[in-house]
Amino acid sequence: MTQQKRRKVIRAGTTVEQMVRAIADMIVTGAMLPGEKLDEVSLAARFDVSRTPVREALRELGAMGLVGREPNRSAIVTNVTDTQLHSMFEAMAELEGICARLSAARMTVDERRALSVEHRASLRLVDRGLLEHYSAHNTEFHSRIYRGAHNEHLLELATQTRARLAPFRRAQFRLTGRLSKSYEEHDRIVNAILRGHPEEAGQAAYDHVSIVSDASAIFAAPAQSYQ
Amino acid sequence: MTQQKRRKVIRAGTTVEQMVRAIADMIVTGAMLPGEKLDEVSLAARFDVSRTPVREALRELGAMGLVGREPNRSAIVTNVTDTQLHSMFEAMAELEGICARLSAARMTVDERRALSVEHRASLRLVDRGLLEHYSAHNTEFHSRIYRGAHNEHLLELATQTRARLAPFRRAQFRLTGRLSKSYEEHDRIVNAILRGHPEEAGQAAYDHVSIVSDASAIFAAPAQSYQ
DNA sequence: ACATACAAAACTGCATACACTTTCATCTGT
DNA sequence: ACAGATGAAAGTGTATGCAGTTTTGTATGT
Repeated sequence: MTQQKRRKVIRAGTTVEQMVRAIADMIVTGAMLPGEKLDEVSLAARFDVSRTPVREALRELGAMGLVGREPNRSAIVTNVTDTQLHSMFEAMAELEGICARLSAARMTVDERRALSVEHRASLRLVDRGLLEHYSAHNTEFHSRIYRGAHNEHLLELATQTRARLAPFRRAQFRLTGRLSKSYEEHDRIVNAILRGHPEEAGQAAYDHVSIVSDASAIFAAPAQSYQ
Repeated sequence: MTQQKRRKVIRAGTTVEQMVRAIADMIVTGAMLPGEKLDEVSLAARFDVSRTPVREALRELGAMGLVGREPNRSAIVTNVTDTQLHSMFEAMAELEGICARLSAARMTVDERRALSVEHRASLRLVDRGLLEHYSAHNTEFHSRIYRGAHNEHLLELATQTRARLAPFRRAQFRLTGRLSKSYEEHDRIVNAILRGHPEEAGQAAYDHVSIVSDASAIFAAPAQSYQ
């Protein structure tokens, strides 16, 4: 009977959708760490719903690869092996390369301008060493390139892969000088795109991700909170 | 009370997992066509389970992109627009290209031999015009190349994209001469891989898929059974 | 002190029940 | 006959309860 009044509290999309976003966010932003348990009753309590929608959300997160599930055990924030991490970074590099290449060939004038503006604006963040802000810019920068490829499916694959890598490159910008190096690499990509040089853009983007891969590998936290 | 005896009938993995496989199979093999409804109660009856696991299965299939879902309506076998179809084929071509390139560089001796053997065996299927058998061979052939890249994540992306395209290229081999053309294209890919020429293998695989894309576009069935 | 056995607690998997939404057929007035 | 109203039927969304499994803490023997 009080069954129907609770939800208002959370709402915006559907209940499950909301939870998926919320949980995915916790994982991607590092509020939950790889290996951490996601038990249904706690989550149900946390979001003030029953276990049914929680289970559906977990299943979806499982399909997205953000959480691991096996029968009769709690879902767990995905914790990947070194090999898997490496393969994801390699795939990411390839995907970024493709998107940048296609972006160089296909971006509209407006898209190019927006990319360029955003990129140049980020220089101030680098100079002032604003890690958090630069990180936000960085996400948007890469998204622009995925979208610029004008290919829905590639956008989906790139976004998905990026989300799955997020937990493992959290600290990348803390490496000394990584911020300004990142800016220089972006610069190379942007220039190639603006000049309409697909191959060069693709190569620059590929290299950029490969470097991030190396930078992140150091931080790839060994599995933790197993219990 | 009879609650616990039913499942035995279906079992093998978990109930939901089984259903996901079964439904995905129906979609991929064309037993269910794009646009067709998947209503929860019928599926529940069909698999002799309650709606709860059915809903979880549908949620997972939704995340996989095989079915579309929106609030308060039945799930529907995904039916994509021409633009989306095109973007998926383009992405597929890029992915195949990457996998073939990496395969040329990384396949073990055994993998190369197996690929070569399988490929040559398929010539007989072509000569005899065995569409169904060649189709099965074709799937295996491409899987070998995905696996040969020695990159788990790329394997996953390629497999996933391939599954989502499956409903739309059902009839590809019925085009006159497509069977032997396919064989020739495979031949080019295999030769490049065996000789260890990454760029050539990548290009050959890319071209192969692009051609399939053209061949399939003709058959991309306009949405049907909307009710 | 340590390993093993076992029982209670905690949790997952699924079925069922009910509220809410959409759909569809029938009725009504024109 | 036809457009709009209306209510039953069908279907989705979520809460709850029970069965079965895993985990955990404790007691027991070595």
